[in-house]
Amino acid sequence: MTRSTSSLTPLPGACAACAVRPFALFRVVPQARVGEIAKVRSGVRLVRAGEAIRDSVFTLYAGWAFTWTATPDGRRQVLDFHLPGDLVERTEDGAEVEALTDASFCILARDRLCDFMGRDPSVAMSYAEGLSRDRARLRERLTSLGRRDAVGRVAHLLLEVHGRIQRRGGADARGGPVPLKQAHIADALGLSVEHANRALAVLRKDNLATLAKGRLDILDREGLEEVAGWEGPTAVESLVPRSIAG
Amino acid sequence: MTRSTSSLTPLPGACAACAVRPFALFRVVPQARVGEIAKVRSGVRLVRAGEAIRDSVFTLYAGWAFTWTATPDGRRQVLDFHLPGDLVERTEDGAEVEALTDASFCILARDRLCDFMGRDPSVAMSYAEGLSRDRARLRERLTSLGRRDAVGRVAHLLLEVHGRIQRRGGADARGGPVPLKQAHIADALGLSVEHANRALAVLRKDNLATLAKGRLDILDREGLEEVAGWEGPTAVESLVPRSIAG
DNA sequence: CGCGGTATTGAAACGCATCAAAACCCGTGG
DNA sequence: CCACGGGTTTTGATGCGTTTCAATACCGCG
Repeated sequence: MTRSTSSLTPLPGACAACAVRPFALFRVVPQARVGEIAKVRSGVRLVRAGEAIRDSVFTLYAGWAFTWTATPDGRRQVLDFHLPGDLVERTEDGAEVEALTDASFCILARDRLCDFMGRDPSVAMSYAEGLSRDRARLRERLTSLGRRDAVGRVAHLLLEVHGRIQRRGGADARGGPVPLKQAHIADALGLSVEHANRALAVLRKDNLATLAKGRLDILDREGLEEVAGWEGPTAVESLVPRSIAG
Repeated sequence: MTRSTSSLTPLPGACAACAVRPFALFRVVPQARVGEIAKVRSGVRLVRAGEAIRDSVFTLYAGWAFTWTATPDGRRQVLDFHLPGDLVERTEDGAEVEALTDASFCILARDRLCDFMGRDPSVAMSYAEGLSRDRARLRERLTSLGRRDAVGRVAHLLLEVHGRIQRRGGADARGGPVPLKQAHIADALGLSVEHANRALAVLRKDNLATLAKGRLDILDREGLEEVAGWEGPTAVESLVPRSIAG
Protein backbone atom coordinates (compact mmCIF):
# COMPACT_ATOMS: atom_id res chain seq x y z
CA MET A 1 0.00 0.00 0.00
CA THR A 2 1.21 3.47 -0.75
CA ARG A 3 -1.09 5.94 0.95
CA SER A 4 -4.44 5.28 2.47
CA THR A 5 -5.74 8.82 2.57
CA SER A 6 -6.53 10.89 -0.47
CA SER A 7 -3.65 12.44 -2.37
CA LEU A 8 -2.69 16.06 -2.02
CA THR A 9 -2.46 16.32 -5.77
CA PRO A 10 -5.53 18.20 -7.01
CA LEU A 11 -7.71 16.87 -9.78
CA PRO A 12 -8.54 19.22 -12.64
CA GLY A 13 -11.87 20.99 -12.22
CA ALA A 14 -13.94 23.13 -14.55
CA CYS A 15 -12.21 24.35 -17.72
CA ALA A 16 -13.52 27.85 -17.12
CA ALA A 17 -11.35 28.19 -14.04
CA CYS A 18 -8.41 26.12 -15.20
CA ALA A 19 -5.16 27.38 -13.69
CA VAL A 20 -2.92 25.90 -16.35
CA ARG A 21 -4.92 26.89 -19.43
CA PRO A 22 -2.71 29.93 -20.07
CA PHE A 23 0.12 27.46 -20.78
CA ALA A 24 -1.94 24.76 -22.42
CA LEU A 25 -3.22 23.85 -25.87
CA PHE A 26 -6.46 25.74 -25.42
CA ARG A 27 -4.84 29.01 -24.34
CA VAL A 28 -5.95 30.42 -27.68
CA VAL A 29 -9.67 29.97 -27.20
CA PRO A 30 -11.37 32.91 -25.55
CA GLN A 31 -13.01 32.54 -22.18
CA ALA A 32 -16.41 33.00 -23.83
CA ARG A 33 -15.97 29.68 -25.61
CA VAL A 34 -14.64 27.46 -22.81
CA GLY A 35 -17.86 25.50 -23.02
CA GLU A 36 -16.65 23.98 -26.27
CA ILE A 37 -13.32 22.80 -24.92
CA ALA A 38 -14.98 21.09 -21.99
CA LYS A 39 -16.52 18.78 -24.57
CA VAL A 40 -13.21 17.44 -25.87
CA ARG A 41 -12.25 16.32 -22.39
CA SER A 42 -13.28 12.74 -21.96
CA GLY A 43 -12.21 12.37 -18.35
CA VAL A 44 -9.73 13.19 -15.66
CA ARG A 45 -7.26 10.90 -13.96
CA LEU A 46 -4.91 10.81 -11.03
CA VAL A 47 -1.85 8.59 -11.05
CA ARG A 48 0.91 7.86 -8.57
CA ALA A 49 4.59 8.53 -9.11
CA GLY A 50 6.07 5.74 -11.18
CA GLU A 51 2.83 4.66 -12.77
CA ALA A 52 2.65 4.27 -16.53
CA ILE A 53 0.09 6.44 -18.31
CA ARG A 54 -1.71 4.79 -21.19
CA ASP A 55 -4.14 7.47 -22.24
CA SER A 56 -3.17 8.52 -25.73
CA VAL A 57 -3.68 12.28 -25.46
CA PHE A 58 -3.90 14.36 -22.31
CA THR A 59 -2.96 17.67 -20.87
CA LEU A 60 -1.07 17.47 -17.66
CA TYR A 61 -2.74 19.40 -14.86
CA ALA A 62 -0.59 18.80 -11.78
CA GLY A 63 2.69 16.98 -11.24
CA TRP A 64 5.44 15.95 -13.62
CA ALA A 65 5.65 13.15 -16.17
CA PHE A 66 8.19 11.97 -18.70
CA THR A 67 8.38 10.05 -21.95
CA TRP A 68 10.97 7.33 -22.31
CA THR A 69 11.96 4.48 -24.52
CA ALA A 70 13.74 1.22 -23.80
CA THR A 71 16.93 0.45 -25.65
CA PRO A 72 17.56 -3.03 -27.02
CA ASP A 73 20.00 -3.73 -24.19
CA GLY A 74 17.43 -2.94 -21.54
CA ARG A 75 18.47 0.54 -20.52
CA ARG A 76 16.21 3.54 -20.74
CA GLN A 77 16.40 6.83 -22.59
CA VAL A 78 14.28 9.68 -21.31
CA LEU A 79 13.03 11.62 -24.32
CA ASP A 80 11.28 14.50 -22.62
CA PHE A 81 9.92 15.76 -19.34
CA HIS A 82 6.37 17.07 -19.08
CA LEU A 83 5.14 19.84 -16.78
CA PRO A 84 1.67 21.11 -15.94
CA GLY A 85 -0.03 22.54 -18.99
CA ASP A 86 1.87 20.37 -21.45
CA LEU A 87 -0.06 18.43 -24.04
CA VAL A 88 1.26 14.89 -24.03
CA GLU A 89 0.75 12.33 -26.75
CA ARG A 90 1.45 8.69 -26.37
CA THR A 91 3.00 7.79 -29.73
CA GLU A 92 2.92 4.51 -31.55
CA ASP A 93 6.64 3.99 -31.62
CA GLY A 94 7.05 2.15 -28.36
CA ALA A 95 7.80 5.17 -26.22
CA GLU A 96 6.08 5.14 -22.87
CA VAL A 97 4.79 7.90 -20.65
CA GLU A 98 5.27 7.66 -16.92
CA ALA A 99 4.29 9.83 -13.99
CA LEU A 100 7.39 11.25 -12.35
CA THR A 101 5.46 12.48 -9.34
CA ASP A 102 1.88 11.93 -8.31
CA ALA A 103 0.07 13.63 -11.13
CA SER A 104 -3.37 14.45 -12.52
CA PHE A 105 -4.49 15.30 -16.01
CA CYS A 106 -7.40 15.79 -18.42
CA ILE A 107 -7.83 13.00 -20.92
CA LEU A 108 -8.73 14.30 -24.36
CA ALA A 109 -10.81 12.46 -26.93
CA ARG A 110 -8.62 12.24 -29.98
CA ASP A 111 -11.44 12.40 -32.51
CA ARG A 112 -13.19 15.31 -30.83
CA LEU A 113 -9.90 17.16 -30.58
CA CYS A 114 -9.34 16.62 -34.28
CA ASP A 115 -12.79 17.93 -35.08
CA PHE A 116 -12.11 20.96 -32.96
CA MET A 117 -8.84 21.68 -34.74
CA GLY A 118 -10.55 21.19 -38.06
CA ARG A 119 -13.05 23.87 -37.13
CA ASP A 120 -10.69 26.22 -35.29
CA PRO A 121 -7.33 26.67 -37.01
CA SER A 122 -5.99 28.67 -34.07
CA VAL A 123 -6.08 25.51 -32.00
CA ALA A 124 -4.38 23.59 -34.76
CA MET A 125 -1.68 26.24 -34.77
CA SER A 126 -1.41 26.10 -31.01
CA TYR A 127 -0.90 22.38 -31.36
CA ALA A 128 1.79 23.01 -33.94
CA GLU A 129 3.45 25.52 -31.66
CA GLY A 130 3.65 22.91 -28.95
CA LEU A 131 5.27 20.48 -31.37
CA SER A 132 7.68 23.18 -32.36
CA ARG A 133 8.65 23.69 -28.75
CA ASP A 134 9.16 19.97 -28.32
CA ARG A 135 11.41 19.99 -31.32
CA ALA A 136 13.42 22.92 -29.98
CA ARG A 137 13.96 21.12 -26.68
CA LEU A 138 14.98 17.94 -28.42
CA ARG A 139 17.45 19.85 -30.54
CA GLU A 140 18.99 21.37 -27.45
CA ARG A 141 19.25 18.00 -25.82
CA LEU A 142 20.72 16.46 -28.94
CA THR A 143 23.38 19.14 -28.94
CA SER A 144 24.09 18.37 -25.32
CA LEU A 145 24.55 14.67 -25.92
CA GLY A 146 26.54 15.26 -29.05
CA ARG A 147 28.90 17.97 -27.98
CA ARG A 148 28.85 18.68 -24.25
CA ASP A 149 30.60 16.82 -21.45
CA ALA A 150 28.73 15.47 -18.44
CA VAL A 151 28.96 18.64 -16.36
CA GLY A 152 27.82 20.78 -19.27
CA ARG A 153 24.89 18.50 -19.99
CA VAL A 154 23.65 18.54 -16.43
CA ALA A 155 24.11 22.29 -16.11
CA HIS A 156 22.21 22.82 -19.33
CA LEU A 157 19.34 20.59 -18.28
CA LEU A 158 19.04 22.36 -14.96
CA LEU A 159 18.84 25.71 -16.70
CA GLU A 160 16.23 24.41 -19.11
CA VAL A 161 14.11 22.99 -16.33
CA HIS A 162 14.46 26.14 -14.31
CA GLY A 163 13.24 28.24 -17.20
CA ARG A 164 10.27 25.99 -17.75
CA ILE A 165 9.05 26.10 -14.18
CA GLN A 166 9.79 29.79 -13.87
CA ARG A 167 7.66 30.62 -16.92
CA ARG A 168 4.80 28.83 -15.22
CA GLY A 169 5.29 30.81 -12.06
CA GLY A 170 6.59 27.79 -10.18
CA ALA A 171 9.98 29.23 -9.29
CA ASP A 172 11.86 32.46 -8.87
CA ALA A 173 15.30 33.33 -10.14
CA ARG A 174 16.93 31.55 -7.21
CA GLY A 175 15.35 28.19 -7.90
CA GLY A 176 12.32 26.15 -7.11
CA PRO A 177 10.93 22.66 -6.60
CA VAL A 178 12.07 20.05 -9.09
CA PRO A 179 11.31 16.40 -8.40
CA LEU A 180 13.96 14.92 -10.69
CA LYS A 181 16.03 12.05 -9.29
CA GLN A 182 19.57 11.59 -10.44
CA ALA A 183 18.44 8.53 -12.37
CA HIS A 184 16.10 10.68 -14.47
CA ILE A 185 18.89 13.08 -15.24
CA ALA A 186 21.22 10.25 -16.15
CA ASP A 187 18.68 8.60 -18.42
CA ALA A 188 17.85 11.88 -20.12
CA LEU A 189 21.46 12.79 -20.75
CA GLY A 190 22.93 9.45 -21.70
CA LEU A 191 25.00 9.14 -18.54
CA SER A 192 25.35 6.53 -15.83
CA VAL A 193 23.72 7.43 -12.54
CA GLU A 194 27.13 7.50 -10.91
CA HIS A 195 28.49 9.97 -13.39
CA ALA A 196 25.42 12.17 -13.22
CA ASN A 197 26.04 12.25 -9.51
CA ARG A 198 29.66 13.30 -10.00
CA ALA A 199 28.57 16.04 -12.37
CA LEU A 200 26.11 17.37 -9.81
CA ALA A 201 28.87 17.19 -7.22
CA VAL A 202 31.05 19.42 -9.38
CA LEU A 203 28.26 22.00 -9.74
CA ARG A 204 27.75 21.91 -6.00
CA LYS A 205 31.43 22.21 -5.16
CA ASP A 206 31.82 25.15 -7.50
CA ASN A 207 28.80 26.84 -5.95
CA LEU A 208 26.92 26.97 -9.23
CA ALA A 209 23.78 25.02 -8.41
CA THR A 210 22.43 22.33 -6.14
CA LEU A 211 19.72 19.75 -6.69
CA ALA A 212 18.67 18.00 -3.51
CA LYS A 213 15.57 16.99 -1.65
CA GLY A 214 13.37 17.89 -4.58
CA ARG A 215 14.69 21.42 -4.85
CA LEU A 216 16.85 23.10 -7.43
CA ASP A 217 18.87 26.10 -6.32
CA ILE A 218 20.68 28.29 -8.78
CA LEU A 219 23.60 29.71 -6.82
CA ASP A 220 25.51 31.36 -9.64
CA ARG A 221 23.49 31.88 -12.78
CA GLU A 222 26.35 33.27 -14.83
CA GLY A 223 28.78 30.58 -13.86
CA LEU A 224 26.19 27.92 -14.55
CA GLU A 225 25.44 29.31 -18.00
CA GLU A 226 29.16 29.38 -18.64
CA VAL A 227 29.74 25.67 -17.99
CA ALA A 228 26.46 24.81 -19.75
CA GLY A 229 27.40 26.61 -22.92
CA TRP A 230 24.03 28.29 -22.56
CA GLU A 231 22.87 30.40 -25.45
CA GLY A 232 19.84 32.07 -23.98
CA PRO A 233 16.26 30.93 -23.89
CA THR A 234 15.18 29.63 -27.25
CA ALA A 235 12.35 31.73 -28.60
CA VAL A 236 9.98 29.42 -30.39
CA GLU A 237 7.79 31.13 -32.86
CA SER A 238 7.32 28.63 -35.63
CA LEU A 239 4.81 29.77 -38.16
CA VAL A 240 2.38 30.76 -35.51
CA PRO A 241 1.57 34.44 -35.75
CA ARG A 242 0.28 36.20 -32.67
CA SER A 243 -2.78 37.17 -34.67
CA ILE A 244 -3.87 33.58 -34.93
CA ALA A 245 -2.43 31.79 -31.95
CA GLY A 246 -2.81 34.56 -29.45
CA MET B 1 34.09 30.55 -59.96
CA THR B 2 32.68 27.11 -59.50
CA ARG B 3 30.91 26.11 -62.66
CA SER B 4 30.34 28.25 -65.69
CA THR B 5 27.53 26.34 -67.30
CA SER B 6 24.08 25.94 -65.81
CA SER B 7 23.65 23.44 -63.02
CA LEU B 8 22.13 20.05 -63.57
CA THR B 9 19.95 20.59 -60.54
CA PRO B 10 16.44 21.40 -61.76
CA LEU B 11 14.56 24.43 -60.53
CA PRO B 12 11.00 23.91 -59.34
CA GLY B 13 8.39 24.63 -62.00
CA ALA B 14 4.63 24.88 -61.88
CA CYS B 15 2.95 23.64 -58.71
CA ALA B 16 0.40 21.74 -60.78
CA ALA B 17 3.08 19.39 -62.02
CA CYS B 18 5.27 19.33 -58.92
CA ALA B 19 7.02 16.00 -58.55
CA VAL B 20 7.57 16.30 -54.82
CA ARG B 21 4.15 17.55 -53.80
CA PRO B 22 3.01 14.06 -52.76
CA PHE B 23 5.62 14.27 -49.98
CA ALA B 24 5.31 17.95 -49.22
CA LEU B 25 3.25 20.23 -47.02
CA PHE B 26 0.62 20.77 -49.70
CA ARG B 27 0.04 17.10 -50.41
CA VAL B 28 -3.35 17.55 -48.76
CA VAL B 29 -4.73 20.12 -51.17
CA PRO B 30 -6.53 18.61 -54.15
CA GLN B 31 -5.21 19.13 -57.64
CA ALA B 32 -8.22 21.34 -58.41
CA ARG B 33 -6.92 23.94 -55.98
CA VAL B 34 -3.23 24.07 -56.86
CA GLY B 35 -3.80 27.59 -58.05
CA GLU B 36 -4.05 28.73 -54.46
CA ILE B 37 -0.81 27.17 -53.34
CA ALA B 38 1.09 28.81 -56.15
CA LYS B 39 0.27 32.08 -54.45
CA VAL B 40 2.09 31.28 -51.22
CA ARG B 41 5.30 30.66 -53.13
CA SER B 42 7.27 33.85 -53.18
CA GLY B 43 10.13 32.60 -55.32
CA VAL B 44 12.47 29.80 -56.20
CA ARG B 45 16.16 29.53 -55.56
CA LEU B 46 19.13 27.42 -56.49
CA VAL B 47 22.11 27.11 -54.16
CA ARG B 48 25.43 25.34 -54.36
CA ALA B 49 26.62 22.65 -51.99
CA GLY B 50 27.97 24.26 -48.85
CA GLU B 51 26.04 27.48 -49.20
CA ALA B 52 24.03 28.76 -46.25
CA ILE B 53 20.31 29.19 -46.85
CA ARG B 54 18.77 32.23 -45.22
CA ASP B 55 15.19 32.04 -46.44
CA SER B 56 13.03 31.46 -43.42
CA VAL B 57 10.54 28.94 -44.84
CA PHE B 58 10.93 26.82 -47.93
CA THR B 59 10.14 23.45 -49.32
CA LEU B 60 13.11 21.64 -50.70
CA TYR B 61 12.64 20.60 -54.31
CA ALA B 62 15.91 18.99 -55.34
CA GLY B 63 19.06 18.12 -53.45
CA TRP B 64 19.79 17.69 -49.76
CA ALA B 65 20.21 20.23 -46.97
CA PHE B 66 20.81 20.08 -43.24
CA THR B 67 20.26 22.15 -40.13
CA TRP B 68 23.11 22.59 -37.71
CA THR B 69 24.17 24.58 -34.73
CA ALA B 70 27.56 25.68 -33.50
CA THR B 71 28.65 24.65 -30.03
CA PRO B 72 30.41 27.15 -27.77
CA ASP B 73 33.74 25.45 -28.42
CA GLY B 74 33.41 25.86 -32.16
CA ARG B 75 32.35 22.40 -33.16
CA ARG B 76 29.14 21.68 -35.01
CA GLN B 77 26.10 19.58 -34.26
CA VAL B 78 23.93 18.52 -37.15
CA LEU B 79 20.32 18.60 -35.97
CA ASP B 80 18.56 17.19 -39.01
CA PHE B 81 18.95 16.34 -42.66
CA HIS B 82 16.42 17.56 -45.22
CA LEU B 83 15.35 15.76 -48.39
CA PRO B 84 13.24 16.81 -51.34
CA GLY B 85 9.69 17.57 -50.28
CA ASP B 86 10.64 18.55 -46.73
CA LEU B 87 9.37 21.81 -45.35
CA VAL B 88 12.30 23.58 -43.75
CA GLU B 89 12.08 26.45 -41.30
CA ARG B 90 14.98 28.59 -40.29
CA THR B 91 14.42 29.06 -36.58
CA GLU B 92 15.40 31.97 -34.40
CA ASP B 93 17.63 30.02 -32.11
CA GLY B 94 20.88 30.35 -33.98
CA ALA B 95 20.58 27.13 -35.93
CA GLU B 96 21.63 27.45 -39.54
CA VAL B 97 20.49 25.71 -42.68
CA GLU B 98 23.03 24.70 -45.28
CA ALA B 99 22.83 23.02 -48.65
CA LEU B 100 24.49 19.63 -48.50
CA THR B 101 24.44 19.23 -52.26
CA ASP B 102 23.53 21.66 -54.97
CA ALA B 103 19.88 22.23 -54.21
CA SER B 104 16.79 24.11 -55.31
CA PHE B 105 13.65 25.02 -53.42
CA CYS B 106 10.45 27.05 -53.32
CA ILE B 107 10.54 29.99 -50.94
CA LEU B 108 7.27 30.40 -49.08
CA ALA B 109 5.86 33.68 -47.81
CA ARG B 110 5.40 33.20 -44.11
CA ASP B 111 2.37 35.45 -43.80
CA ARG B 112 0.60 34.01 -46.81
CA LEU B 113 1.29 30.50 -45.58
CA CYS B 114 -0.21 31.42 -42.22
CA ASP B 115 -3.29 32.81 -43.89
CA PHE B 116 -3.62 29.64 -45.88
CA MET B 117 -3.38 27.47 -42.79
CA GLY B 118 -5.89 29.71 -41.05
CA ARG B 119 -8.35 29.07 -43.85
CA ASP B 120 -7.56 25.44 -44.50
CA PRO B 121 -7.06 23.37 -41.35
CA SER B 122 -5.95 20.37 -43.36
CA VAL B 123 -2.80 22.27 -44.27
CA ALA B 124 -2.28 23.26 -40.66
CA MET B 125 -2.56 19.60 -39.75
CA SER B 126 -0.18 18.65 -42.51
CA TYR B 127 2.24 21.15 -41.05
CA ALA B 128 1.77 19.60 -37.63
CA GLU B 129 2.35 16.17 -39.07
CA GLY B 130 5.67 17.31 -40.44
CA LEU B 131 6.65 18.65 -37.04
CA SER B 132 5.62 15.38 -35.52
CA ARG B 133 7.88 13.52 -37.92
CA ASP B 134 10.75 15.85 -37.08
CA ARG B 135 10.18 15.12 -33.44
CA ALA B 136 10.14 11.38 -34.02
CA ARG B 137 13.44 11.58 -35.89
CA LEU B 138 15.01 13.67 -33.17
CA ARG B 139 13.87 11.21 -30.55
CA GLU B 140 15.47 8.39 -32.45
CA ARG B 141 18.68 10.31 -32.77
CA LEU B 142 18.63 11.25 -29.11
CA THR B 143 18.31 7.60 -28.23
CA SER B 144 21.25 6.88 -30.48
CA LEU B 145 23.49 9.43 -28.85
CA GLY B 146 22.36 8.48 -25.39
CA ARG B 147 22.49 4.73 -25.53
CA ARG B 148 24.14 3.36 -28.66
CA ASP B 149 27.83 2.97 -29.41
CA ALA B 150 29.43 4.42 -32.51
CA VAL B 151 28.74 1.46 -34.78
CA GLY B 152 25.12 1.30 -33.66
CA ARG B 153 24.64 5.01 -34.24
CA VAL B 154 26.02 4.91 -37.74
CA ALA B 155 24.07 1.78 -38.63
CA HIS B 156 20.89 3.36 -37.32
CA LEU B 157 21.42 6.57 -39.24
CA LEU B 158 22.05 4.67 -42.45
CA LEU B 159 18.83 2.74 -42.00
CA GLU B 160 16.91 5.92 -41.31
CA VAL B 161 18.29 7.65 -44.35
CA HIS B 162 17.65 4.62 -46.49
CA GLY B 163 14.03 4.55 -45.42
CA ARG B 164 13.58 8.20 -46.18
CA ILE B 165 14.93 8.05 -49.70
CA GLN B 166 13.18 4.80 -50.40
CA ARG B 167 9.79 6.23 -49.44
CA ARG B 168 10.40 8.96 -51.97
CA GLY B 169 11.22 6.45 -54.66
CA GLY B 170 14.88 7.42 -54.64
CA ALA B 171 16.25 4.02 -53.74
CA ASP B 172 15.43 0.34 -53.77
CA ALA B 173 15.93 -2.19 -51.01
CA ARG B 174 19.60 -2.58 -51.96
CA GLY B 175 20.50 1.04 -51.49
CA GLY B 176 20.66 4.29 -53.36
CA PRO B 177 22.44 7.60 -53.73
CA VAL B 178 23.26 9.39 -50.49
CA PRO B 179 25.55 12.41 -50.58
CA LEU B 180 26.56 12.34 -46.89
CA LYS B 181 30.24 12.82 -46.13
CA GLN B 182 31.74 11.19 -43.08
CA ALA B 183 31.97 14.63 -41.49
CA HIS B 184 28.17 15.01 -41.72
CA ILE B 185 27.66 11.67 -40.08
CA ALA B 186 30.14 12.48 -37.34
CA ASP B 187 28.56 15.85 -36.64
CA ALA B 188 25.08 14.37 -36.58
CA LEU B 189 26.03 11.55 -34.23
CA GLY B 190 28.35 13.30 -31.83
CA LEU B 191 31.43 11.47 -33.05
CA SER B 192 34.82 12.53 -34.32
CA VAL B 193 35.31 12.12 -38.04
CA GLU B 194 37.98 9.52 -37.39
CA HIS B 195 35.70 7.42 -35.29
CA ALA B 196 32.80 7.71 -37.70
CA ASN B 197 35.22 6.40 -40.26
CA ARG B 198 36.14 3.46 -38.04
CA ALA B 199 32.47 2.66 -37.49
CA LEU B 200 31.83 2.64 -41.22
CA ALA B 201 34.87 0.42 -41.63
CA VAL B 202 33.34 -2.09 -39.24
CA LEU B 203 30.07 -2.15 -41.17
CA ARG B 204 32.00 -2.63 -44.37
CA LYS B 205 34.22 -5.39 -43.01
CA ASP B 206 31.21 -7.25 -41.65
CA ASN B 207 29.46 -6.94 -45.01
CA LEU B 208 26.53 -5.08 -43.54
CA ALA B 209 26.59 -1.83 -45.51
CA THR B 210 28.89 0.48 -47.40
CA LEU B 211 28.80 4.20 -47.91
CA ALA B 212 31.18 5.42 -50.56
CA LYS B 213 31.28 7.70 -53.54
CA GLY B 214 27.88 9.10 -52.75
CA ARG B 215 26.19 5.73 -52.62
CA LEU B 216 24.75 3.72 -49.78
CA ASP B 217 24.56 -0.01 -50.21
CA ILE B 218 22.70 -2.22 -47.79
CA LEU B 219 24.45 -5.56 -47.98
CA ASP B 220 22.78 -7.32 -45.09
CA ARG B 221 19.60 -5.68 -43.92
CA GLU B 222 19.04 -8.03 -41.01
CA GLY B 223 22.56 -7.81 -39.71
CA LEU B 224 22.48 -4.05 -40.02
CA GLU B 225 19.24 -3.80 -38.08
CA GLU B 226 20.77 -6.05 -35.48
CA VAL B 227 23.77 -3.83 -34.74
CA ALA B 228 21.61 -0.71 -35.03
CA GLY B 229 19.13 -1.88 -32.46
CA TRP B 230 16.52 -1.07 -35.07
CA GLU B 231 12.93 -1.21 -33.97
CA GLY B 232 11.14 -0.86 -37.25
CA PRO B 233 10.04 2.23 -39.11
CA THR B 234 8.37 4.65 -36.76
CA ALA B 235 4.80 5.22 -37.84
CA VAL B 236 4.02 8.84 -37.22
CA GLU B 237 0.38 9.52 -36.96
CA SER B 238 0.14 12.34 -34.46
CA LEU B 239 -3.35 13.68 -34.18
CA VAL B 240 -3.71 13.85 -37.89
CA PRO B 241 -6.60 11.72 -39.07
CA ARG B 242 -6.63 10.47 -42.63
CA SER B 243 -9.96 12.20 -43.07
CA ILE B 244 -8.40 15.60 -42.63
CA ALA B 245 -4.80 15.29 -43.72
CA GLY B 246 -5.37 12.93 -46.59
C1' DC C 1 50.53 15.93 -63.03
C1' DG C 2 49.46 18.20 -58.95
C1' DC C 3 46.40 20.15 -55.71
C1' DG C 4 42.53 20.29 -51.95
C1' DG C 5 39.30 17.95 -49.88
C1' DT C 6 38.17 13.47 -48.16
C1' DA C 7 39.15 9.03 -46.24
C1' DT C 8 42.12 5.97 -43.59
C1' DT C 9 45.28 4.26 -40.09
C1' DG C 10 48.03 4.38 -35.71
C1' DA C 11 49.26 5.60 -30.90
C1' DA C 12 48.45 7.99 -26.68
C1' DA C 13 45.31 10.39 -23.42
C1' DC C 14 40.90 11.12 -21.46
C1' DG C 15 36.10 10.84 -20.17
C1' DC C 16 32.71 7.91 -18.85
C1' DA C 17 30.87 3.16 -17.79
C1' DT C 18 31.06 -0.43 -14.84
C1' DC C 19 31.48 -2.92 -10.67
C1' DA C 20 31.53 -2.72 -5.82
C1' DA C 21 30.48 -0.96 -1.51
C1' DA C 22 29.26 2.31 1.84
C1' DA C 23 26.48 6.30 3.54
C1' DC C 24 22.28 8.47 3.67
C1' DC C 25 17.35 9.48 3.89
C1' DC C 26 12.69 8.77 5.03
C1' DG C 27 8.54 6.26 5.86
C1' DT C 28 7.00 2.33 8.52
C1' DG C 29 6.21 -0.73 12.25
C1' DG C 30 7.55 -2.47 16.56
C1' DC D 1 10.97 6.73 20.00
C1' DC D 2 14.03 3.95 17.84
C1' DA D 3 15.37 0.19 14.81
C1' DC D 4 14.57 -1.61 10.32
C1' DG D 5 14.51 -1.64 5.17
C1' DG D 6 14.30 0.02 0.49
C1' DG D 7 15.35 3.47 -2.44
C1' DT D 8 18.60 7.04 -3.38
C1' DT D 9 23.02 9.25 -3.19
C1' DT D 10 27.93 9.09 -2.73
C1' DT D 11 32.70 7.45 -3.21
C1' DG D 12 36.47 4.51 -5.09
C1' DA D 13 39.00 1.54 -8.46
C1' DT D 14 39.42 -0.47 -12.93
C1' DG D 15 38.53 -1.01 -17.92
C1' DC D 16 36.77 0.33 -22.32
C1' DG D 17 35.20 3.44 -26.02
C1' DT D 18 36.10 7.53 -28.00
C1' DT D 19 38.84 11.73 -28.76
C1' DT D 20 42.85 13.77 -30.07
C1' DC D 21 46.99 14.33 -32.52
C1' DA D 22 49.77 12.98 -36.25
C1' DA D 23 50.55 11.03 -40.66
C1' DT D 24 49.64 8.82 -44.77
C1' DA D 25 46.64 7.33 -48.69
C1' DC D 26 43.08 8.38 -51.84
C1' DC D 27 40.23 10.64 -55.33
C1' DG D 28 38.15 13.89 -58.50
C1' DC D 29 39.18 17.82 -60.90
C1' DG D 30 41.63 21.64 -63.15
